Amino acid sequence: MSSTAGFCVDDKVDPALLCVLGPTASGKTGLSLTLAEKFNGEIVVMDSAQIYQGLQIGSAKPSSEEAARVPHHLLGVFAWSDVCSAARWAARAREVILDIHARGKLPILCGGTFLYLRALLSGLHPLPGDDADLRRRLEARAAREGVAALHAELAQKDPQTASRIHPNDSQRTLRALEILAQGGRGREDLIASAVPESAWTGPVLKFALMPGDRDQLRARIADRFHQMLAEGLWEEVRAIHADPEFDPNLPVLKAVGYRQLFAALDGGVSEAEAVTRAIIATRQYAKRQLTWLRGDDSLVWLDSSDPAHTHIAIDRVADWQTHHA
RNA sequence: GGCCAGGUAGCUCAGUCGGUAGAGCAGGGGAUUGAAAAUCCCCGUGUCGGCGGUUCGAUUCCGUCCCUGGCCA
Repeated sequence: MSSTAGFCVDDKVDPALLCVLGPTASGKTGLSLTLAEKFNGEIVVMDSAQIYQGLQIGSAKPSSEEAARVPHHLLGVFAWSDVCSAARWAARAREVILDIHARGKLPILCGGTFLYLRALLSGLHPLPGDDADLRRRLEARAAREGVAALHAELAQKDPQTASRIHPNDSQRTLRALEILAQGGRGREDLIASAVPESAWTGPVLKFALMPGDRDQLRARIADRFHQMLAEGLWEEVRAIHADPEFDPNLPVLKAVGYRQLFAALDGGVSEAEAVTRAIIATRQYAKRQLTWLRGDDSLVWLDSSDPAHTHIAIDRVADWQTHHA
């Protein structure tokens, strides 16, 4: 998708960007490392859990050995309470990518948070940012009065936006009210009256990994989770749960796997049951990721269950580099 | 071997005073603009255990057989 923002005065073209995408447990880390070593690249983490501190095992961060093979950026850079966002990540990623390029290296984006990708590549409309105080107050109201009451209020003040948000969708209802409270203009109104900022203008090659079919993905998800348990996931989860900074409402701490295991520590669910639920939640997450990917017709799909996929990817990158150079 | 309780959707179950059935979970599809590993929307035909009987009509009543669990021998 090229920039069609017609009034772009800045004719400076962004650098070439390689992306390694795919659902969870599809083999992104391995391929990104190989490509980085082969093409003198550096990796930019595009994963909404891996960008936070800790969560080493359960978020499947690259190990310290893997991270030592190739420079990684935005890995574990946010404190749990320092909540990141698509906009924040995209701004940081853009800086990092420009810097990698300036040093003569190839930037390689790796991860499965596709909202972040969209924010970086398509840009975001200028909207009021998040406001922690405001959000806290709205959440308190939602807990007291119910989401329906807040949606009804939104329908009163900003019917255009309310019509696009389902009354059960607490998160988007609150966000719409948050936007409205900061300047009085509605979300849809603001979006309609401006163009997205900072859409990516350089060449992009996107690989999407998928290990064979859905059954194989499911098997890999279960295997990997048991591998994580063998590596000490329970110890990690207990340590996080016991951390003075622990707060189950922090976005990162709702991450798939962790949330389900915390439930066992809080009681009411056996450890075995928590593990089962964690694996199920991971499958469901992978399904949502695949929905994002299916909507992108610019992907180069690779079957990561085929040992040849690495070579196919390498050839493809080499080809891409000669064409856009 | 006897008695009791069950055998209904992939799983756990509800239900039909006789007119061929529906929830939760799982699974599938979709949305996704400063929380996104989040949040939300849509999707339910399955020999109602087998075979007989009664009946216009049986998954529902009756008989019998099979299977599972419990109790008694």
